[in-house]
Amino acid sequence: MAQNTRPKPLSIKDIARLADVTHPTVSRALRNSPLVNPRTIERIQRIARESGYRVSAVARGLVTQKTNTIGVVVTTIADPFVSEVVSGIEHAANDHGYSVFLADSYADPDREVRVVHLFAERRVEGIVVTSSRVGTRYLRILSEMKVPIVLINNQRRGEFVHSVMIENVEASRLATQHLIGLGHERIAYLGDRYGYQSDTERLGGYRQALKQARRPFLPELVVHGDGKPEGGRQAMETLRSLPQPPTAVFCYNDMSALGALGAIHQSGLRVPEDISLVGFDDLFFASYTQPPLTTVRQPRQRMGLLAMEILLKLMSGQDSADTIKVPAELIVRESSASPRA
Amino acid sequence: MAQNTRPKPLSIKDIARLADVTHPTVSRALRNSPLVNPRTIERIQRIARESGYRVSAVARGLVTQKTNTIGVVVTTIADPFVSEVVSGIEHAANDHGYSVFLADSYADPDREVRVVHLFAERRVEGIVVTSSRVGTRYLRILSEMKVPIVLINNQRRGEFVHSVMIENVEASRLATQHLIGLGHERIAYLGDRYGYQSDTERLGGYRQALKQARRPFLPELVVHGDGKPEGGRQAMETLRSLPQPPTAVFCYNDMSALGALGAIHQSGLRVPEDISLVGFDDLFFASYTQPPLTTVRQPRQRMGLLAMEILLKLMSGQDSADTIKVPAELIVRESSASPRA
DNA sequence: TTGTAGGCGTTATCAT
DNA sequence: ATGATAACGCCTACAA
Repeated sequence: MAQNTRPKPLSIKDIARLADVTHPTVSRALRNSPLVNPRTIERIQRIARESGYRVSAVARGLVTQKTNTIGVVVTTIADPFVSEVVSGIEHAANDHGYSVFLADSYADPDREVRVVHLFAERRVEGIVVTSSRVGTRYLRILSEMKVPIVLINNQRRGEFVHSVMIENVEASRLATQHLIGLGHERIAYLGDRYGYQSDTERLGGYRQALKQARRPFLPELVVHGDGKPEGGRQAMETLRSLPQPPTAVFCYNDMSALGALGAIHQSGLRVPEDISLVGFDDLFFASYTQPPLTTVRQPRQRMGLLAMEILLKLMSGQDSADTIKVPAELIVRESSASPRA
Repeated sequence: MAQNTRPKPLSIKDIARLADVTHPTVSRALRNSPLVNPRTIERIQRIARESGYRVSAVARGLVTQKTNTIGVVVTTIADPFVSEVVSGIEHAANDHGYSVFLADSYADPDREVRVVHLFAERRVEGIVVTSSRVGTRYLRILSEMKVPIVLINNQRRGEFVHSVMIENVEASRLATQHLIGLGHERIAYLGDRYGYQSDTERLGGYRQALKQARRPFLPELVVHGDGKPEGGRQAMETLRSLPQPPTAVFCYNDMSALGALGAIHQSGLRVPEDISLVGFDDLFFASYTQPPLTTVRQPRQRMGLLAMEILLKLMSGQDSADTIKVPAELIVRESSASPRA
């Protein structure tokens, strides 16, 4: 209980006293203003350095009306997909002199809105939101705050102007066509149950591929996980218990596929001999599953970087493309093969 | 190039004008001061709400000398271990009204120091650093900034006062004893090559276990990965090519184990029949590998939370325990078994 | 080349 | 219960 009240940090006035000048001179010297005598600059900077002085970004932010900060809202940072996107954002932000505030929304719309408001109070100059779950009812609220917002893989299409999205429909059509091309007749879709836009779109691509191949769409072959391994495992068991189980499963994401893979192994079947499996995301473990997972690659770091680039444009007052759709790439590994005759 | 200069946010003075009071009254009303008339409070708050007013946390921070922010420095957020620790920190921070700045150090000591300095400029009230690589040469620099710092799994023991660490030695002794108990004679240690303290300690626990069991320590059975799957894969191949390969491998972390597992499968061998494998961390995929991975669990979210709790104490001026050592738990799954006779 | 004065948006300390 | 005034630490005219 020592209650050591921390000493106040030094201010430019303190440095001014030490250097026997006035504080505006210090302010200028520290920013290498050409207005001030080079020798004075050097002296002041030395004194500042030796005394451990650090400008107060908060005071500077108040007067310049520029905080050089952005806010990043994620469902949860403890998700490999999310954390890589954030990594891309963070990198780009830092390269441009921005610090990033991070906050989890836990996929709770109320919490998401609260966080965005909090960021507004902190006077962030821009906000990136991944997997936004904010519906139309908040449209007004978000629009009244004048901070540019870029969404990554947002839930509803066209709700906000600026976003970075993966080409879900095209990618899952490709993935499904891959399975059809291998000769599969009964292809399941193991989706997500939380009503994300990306799930809807991936299901859409799956259905398009079936339709183009003149295959029937069988509702019983669509099941729902939770986007995580456990949900994938359970959903896979549901599929396995069907009177006529599928010979191939296209999963909403790699996390689900991981769980599905576990369920398949547990039931004594083999991939791809007994059942083919395709994921989505190409997370780091995809090439290390047994067998290595065929999946759709999303350039996660790049998506974060693109979001940041849009944000930088918007923050500088420029307009920017409404929506960037990032192409995805099918990575064929060993979890998909022709069904046994 | 629309250059829409964003309008300045409303200030309490604007609200004061709208409410026909002075700005201190607005300030008080918005914080529900008992000093101001309840009807006035309600009126002012309504006006503020309807006009979309948000307090400026930066102005408030300047006058109160309290920013309610902390800084978190990580090697890279794009690492499942790190991101879960950060998740724990973020959660605890938010529960206590703190916003968190996030920055990557990319395991670069210079960058780490720069980031810490930047955080100091932003007047964060505390800092958490994971896997700090800052050596003694920065001790002075870091000590001269008066911000409390808590390290998680820091590189060098005893360098800083406050830290949260996993019981590396005890845990890896346990893991190695597990393998010895299963009857393995040739047990390898697949470590990390970057000289982290935790690697040294885990190697130490491994050696202790061998010694206690009166087994020889064989230097050729110690190899080094990079803490990631690819490095684990390569290191495993080295082990496989030994004249007398090991029958069991204890890995520095699960990421390395994942790569090692891939290498084993690739060479046509089986786990655990031909070779036992034990990891460290218990990352989310550990129970979904084939076979499920025996590993040492680190309570990552909890470690982040503990770090935050120490930090909160320090920030409130209290003293706190120097170092918290968190016990780890051996999770026995199916990747470890007795060697074949 | 440097100093003086004012203001950024709050909160805090006085008065009234 | 409210208003007037100062202060937080910095930047930016403007003056010298």
